[in-house]
Amino acid sequence: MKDKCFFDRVYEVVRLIPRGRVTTYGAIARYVGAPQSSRMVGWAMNASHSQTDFIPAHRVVNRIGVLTGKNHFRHENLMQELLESEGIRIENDQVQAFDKVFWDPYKELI
DNA sequence: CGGGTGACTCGAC
DNA sequence: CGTCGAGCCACCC
Repeated sequence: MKDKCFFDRVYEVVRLIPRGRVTTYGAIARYVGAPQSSRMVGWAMNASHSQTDFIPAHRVVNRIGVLTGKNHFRHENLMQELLESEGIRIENDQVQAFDKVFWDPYKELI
């Protein structure tokens, strides 16, 4: 939908992330057609709390699997707790077995 | 209304 | 190896 800005598409993709999986800002940015705009994905997450729909922003990490955005949650540990409650192991803000839980929109969505 | 900024990423040096 | 800079676009002041 060209009416929708890149911003709105980010939300759509993030909502599609399956439980127990994570993806990266860059992967989302590339999928919505703005490979250099990974920053905007993070910005979208920052604004996600103002969206009526629930956005699983905790399932979005940076490209190496670090919870860079955890400081933006209401509680610092909330992001980690949510991920762990979905079966993802976190150690020192680093997602363990990141390549196994990584969810690539290009491969999972056709 | 113009400029600064950000939950990132990649390539140079 | 590590550090630095540029690019991207929506939002806030």
